[in-house]
Amino acid sequence: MPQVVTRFAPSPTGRLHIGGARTALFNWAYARRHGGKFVLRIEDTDQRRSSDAATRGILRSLAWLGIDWDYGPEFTTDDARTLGGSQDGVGSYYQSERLDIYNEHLRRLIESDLAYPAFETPEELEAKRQEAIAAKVGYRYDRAALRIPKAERIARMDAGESHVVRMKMPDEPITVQDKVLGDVTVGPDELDDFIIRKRDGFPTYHFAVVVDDAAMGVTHVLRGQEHLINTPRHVALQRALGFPTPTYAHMPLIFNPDGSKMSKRDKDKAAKAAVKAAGLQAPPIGSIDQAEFAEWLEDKARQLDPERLAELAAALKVDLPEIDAEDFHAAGYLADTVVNFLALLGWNPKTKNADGTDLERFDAAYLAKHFDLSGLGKTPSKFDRTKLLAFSADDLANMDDNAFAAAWHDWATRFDPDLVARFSLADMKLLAPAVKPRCKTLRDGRSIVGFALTADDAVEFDGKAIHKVLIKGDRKGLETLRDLRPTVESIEPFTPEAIEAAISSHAETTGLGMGKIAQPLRVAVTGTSVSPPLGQTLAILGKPSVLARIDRCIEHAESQTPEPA
RNA sequence: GGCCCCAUCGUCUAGUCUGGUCCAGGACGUUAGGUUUUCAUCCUAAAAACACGGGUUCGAAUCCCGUUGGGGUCACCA
Repeated sequence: MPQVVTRFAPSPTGRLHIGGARTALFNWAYARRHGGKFVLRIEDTDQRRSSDAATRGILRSLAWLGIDWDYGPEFTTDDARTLGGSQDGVGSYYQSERLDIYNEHLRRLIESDLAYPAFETPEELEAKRQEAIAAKVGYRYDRAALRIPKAERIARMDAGESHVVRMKMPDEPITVQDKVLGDVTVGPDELDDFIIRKRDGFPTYHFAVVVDDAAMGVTHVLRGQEHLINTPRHVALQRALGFPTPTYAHMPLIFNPDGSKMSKRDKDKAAKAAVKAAGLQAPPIGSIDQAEFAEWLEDKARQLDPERLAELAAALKVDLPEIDAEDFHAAGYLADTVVNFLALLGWNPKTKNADGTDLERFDAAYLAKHFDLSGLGKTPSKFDRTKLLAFSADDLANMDDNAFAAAWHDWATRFDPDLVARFSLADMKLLAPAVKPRCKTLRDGRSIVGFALTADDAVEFDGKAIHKVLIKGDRKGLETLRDLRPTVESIEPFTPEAIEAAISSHAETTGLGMGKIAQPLRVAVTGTSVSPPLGQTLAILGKPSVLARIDRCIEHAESQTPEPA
């Protein structure tokens, strides 16, 4: 029994898409489950669209999710672990550095007449394609190049004439044995002689993937269902080259809630809609010029780079949908939460908890131990952000205070530096009990402690809250607040516990309910009727700040008329 | 359009292979109560699905056929 080897093979043309992250996760889990190896290979055969920056971003996203690779590009994680790098004798894990290998196999195929050079220009082919469309028939390459004698074809190719290389497809149906979908048979009429080496000398995806999977000993291929139609081509190529066919499992796709395919373009789509809704004609940010802006707005396929898109969204005050792994990181989700939720899209552990409910909360370690092909479903799933949010809130609530504070601090260091400037890790530990149960993501933490980010003399008093809590009923609330001030001033030390104790004893002596005491104080220090428990709220501000806010509020409330404006 | 894939609560799904224990279970969301100094949490309960039509069978969510619906794919992208 050969060792299990799986791989994830992203093309470095953008960031790690959430669907790609799931593919990587499942391949990783399958290898780990079976004690095999997980390979990361960079499919950079599209010279025009690939970039090193994209590669680095993808590696970073994978590492964030906790997906580590045994072989592949070398990468040092934020916590200084080194991944990949091991060459294992198979050469580079960048396809652009493996051209000699592809060419060697290509030559073999051409000489044994299983592939052949073809000399039509892209324009000629496009014209034929349009003819086919006009005649409402499916387009297939007409094998015109095969009418040129073999020796002549090869001579022209060797003489340097511009050409592509095509695979000569066998004239028989090909059956793919898929672990999820069962046997899928495609007739010979459906598969034409596809290109396996481009005019620029680079192999196409189909060829490179087959050669590399064989060279790297890949035994199992888990990929999205959009690849299903490619598989017969790959099988044909494997047969021609004398390679074994790995086990295939095609996974269901992930959709948006509206049923459309979750796509990289969705963020641009949302931003364009927001621009149009706002009726903007000119770009609201400086980094994009008028002409580019207009062009982007008009062309549905046009995309802005992630940074400027984020800038634009901020200027428009809209949230863009999270699509890339990086988006979920920035939105304040824990990697474990994303992994858990992602795994449930298309896979199910089919296991019950002790209380009879279905098991659905688990981590990457669970996957590494239990992931199996039989748990993969066939139906596409819609990405439900509400449920993800519920998972996130739950995971955050289940952390202990110190772990929460550490995660929050780490996150803010990268995504919200202002917050770190105001609160140290120690502050965050103090805030944790107040913030943790109130936020669904780490990003939510900011709004919960928002009252502490405002200067004492800049607190905005919510008119409705002021009226309801302080003015209404003969200004009783305002009196309560005045009575309370000396009590607050006398609290020592100014800790959450001491503050709670002082307030509740004040409530007892005055005979007023806690509600009548707490709300005026809350409005006075935060400006609104909503905040974490008072002890924590006041302790974080500190006594001088609290007293200053009470005084300012009393002054403000005195100037208000009994009826709301 | 050709070819291919899919079809259980609003959503993610268990159950389908090995028909009966399923007038279909869980989770998120929703609704109604309750706990709580506000908010959030938390607790309890409820509503909510086998796409449709044939067939096979004593019996079908489960097997077969068709219809409808959804999706994928038809690049010198991956």
